[in-house]
Amino acid sequence: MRPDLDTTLTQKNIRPTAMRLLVLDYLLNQTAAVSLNNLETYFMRSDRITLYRTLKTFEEKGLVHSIDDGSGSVKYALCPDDCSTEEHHDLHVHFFCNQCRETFCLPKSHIPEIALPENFKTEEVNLMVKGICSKCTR
Amino acid sequence: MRPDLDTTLTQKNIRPTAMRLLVLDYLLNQTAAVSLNNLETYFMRSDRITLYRTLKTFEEKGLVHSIDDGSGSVKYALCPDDCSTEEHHDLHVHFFCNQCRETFCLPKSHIPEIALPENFKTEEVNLMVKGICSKCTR
DNA sequence: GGATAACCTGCAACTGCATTGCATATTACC
DNA sequence: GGTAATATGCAATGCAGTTGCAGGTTATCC
Repeated sequence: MRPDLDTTLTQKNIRPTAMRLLVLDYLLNQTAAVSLNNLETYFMRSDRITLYRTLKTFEEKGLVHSIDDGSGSVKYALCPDDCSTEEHHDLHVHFFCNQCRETFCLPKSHIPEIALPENFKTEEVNLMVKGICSKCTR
Repeated sequence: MRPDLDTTLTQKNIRPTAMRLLVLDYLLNQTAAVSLNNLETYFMRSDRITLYRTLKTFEEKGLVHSIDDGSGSVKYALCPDDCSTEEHHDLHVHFFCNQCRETFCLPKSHIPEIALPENFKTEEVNLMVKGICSKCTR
């Protein structure tokens, strides 16, 4: 069904410790991006700092990317497979639901060129759409 | 040259106190969006909290809008004239320079429709472009 | 023009999230 | 199995944003 967790980590040069496997498993089961607080709530028996560093490690190694959705806490979501360590300028769109306050990575919809003033160079584009998600619409 | 500061404030239902006139004057002279820290540094003799509340008041009354550029501190910039109190969903693009770490409001370039999954409703769109600004390019 | 009410300012203190130092435990490797 | 590298957990800190309250200032009404 899902790729071997252990392999997923080692392929990204991340030591597959118990904690990390648990976190990865959790991430794989989420439809929305998760915050440190989400993790903390879920893994009550574990330490906040460890979870924090786990996410940081995952991010460094290109397994997850961080999303600043303006909610005050950074969210993390698994990267698509083509994400490398060096480059993961997220060109995909993120959606923040104003009601349930969850954040979703939207399937890569191409962001068109933005017309910039003279001599401005684009390195990265973050597109954050806010509104009501499908769950909350009903 | 520039519209009367006093009038600008009263038109927005903001009491023109000395502090607010100073802050407004400062804002009018900026090309980049300003953070609370910027203000604090500039108005050394004044209180951080008052500056904070001045910005908040300006924002509430629709004189400035806040920009979360991902730098960790919120920036503020004067709204275009057509900004009303109730609605200022900034549909214009913001640019963050990765070098000088300044944030600019870009002239209203139209953001195209974003294709959302079924039953997702857009209420607001934030487009943050990051790169190198014209000053830093040279 | 003076009294009162509304509002603004400044100090102190608090919150929440992110982050770092250090000692201990765990894992990888020879 | 022993040693070095890495991960974990606890404590503590930093920083931006925020709130309560007392005192000062401004507007308003008579």
